[in-house]
Amino acid sequence: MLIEIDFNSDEALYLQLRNQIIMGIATTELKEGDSLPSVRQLAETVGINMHTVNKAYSVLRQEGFVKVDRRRGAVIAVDLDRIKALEELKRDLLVVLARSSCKGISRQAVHELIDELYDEYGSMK
Amino acid sequence: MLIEIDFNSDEALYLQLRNQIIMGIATTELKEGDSLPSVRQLAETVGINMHTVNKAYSVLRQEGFVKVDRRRGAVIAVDLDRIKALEELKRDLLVVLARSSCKGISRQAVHELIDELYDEYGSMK
DNA sequence: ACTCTGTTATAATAATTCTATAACAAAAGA
DNA sequence: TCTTTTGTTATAGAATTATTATAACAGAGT
Repeated sequence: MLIEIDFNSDEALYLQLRNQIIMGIATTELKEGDSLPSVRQLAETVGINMHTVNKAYSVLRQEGFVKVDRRRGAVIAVDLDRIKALEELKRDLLVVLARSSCKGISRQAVHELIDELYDEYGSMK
Repeated sequence: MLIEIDFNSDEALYLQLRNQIIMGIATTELKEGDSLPSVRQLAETVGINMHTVNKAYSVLRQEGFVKVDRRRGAVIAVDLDRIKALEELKRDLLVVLARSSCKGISRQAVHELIDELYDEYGSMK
């Protein structure tokens, strides 16, 4: 899987890594059981420090997207805690919806945009 | 408007302020033309530094939620740049949807949750 | 005159982020 | 067995950001 870092972004490097890997899982480019590159290897290919990659992997483990095995490295293993996931989704959505509401974007427009995104990333279930 | 700060949160203080004020606008608790407390006053009531409040107000101005008048302070004045708002909404939603998708939350469940949120915050247009 | 407003400047502290080296034990492969 | 690779941990430093602390200024209101 291709991972690219934007060094001009205001988003932390380890969060860029995390989000791209989550996108990979969502689009099924990364599947259950797939191994991610080792921390040193990925660090070298994207040109950052090993510990930054390690932090991204640690966050992904903490959030239930991968399990880290000493021999196989970071392996995609999504923990389906529906309740926790729904709570987080609710928190995130509330902020996003409030912002768009202020900007005059209707409820219907949000629904349509969501369908557009699902269609654009057709592999996203 | 009541503003509360969670000092144990991992969210920056000025972002907590910003989000709560945006929520206030979205729920029409804050209306176009309303004045926010002065930076010093709000800083004192919530127990943080003046500059932290000032930063929140600056961000809100930059994002087009308030205009800052030397005499009246920060005044609610939402800039309705639909294109910019839609772009931002799309960026934010993509990350949120990818995460929920990984967790097995269906497209339909997202739609339903959005309607729930709109109903729960009935004053959110 | 006095007070309050946002704004600016400067400084110090704290927390976070990222990098740099180094070492360790466990596992894999030759 | 030897070597390599794995994640992990420790430690340290640099860079950036967040927060606080004082202070001062000009403009506006009373």
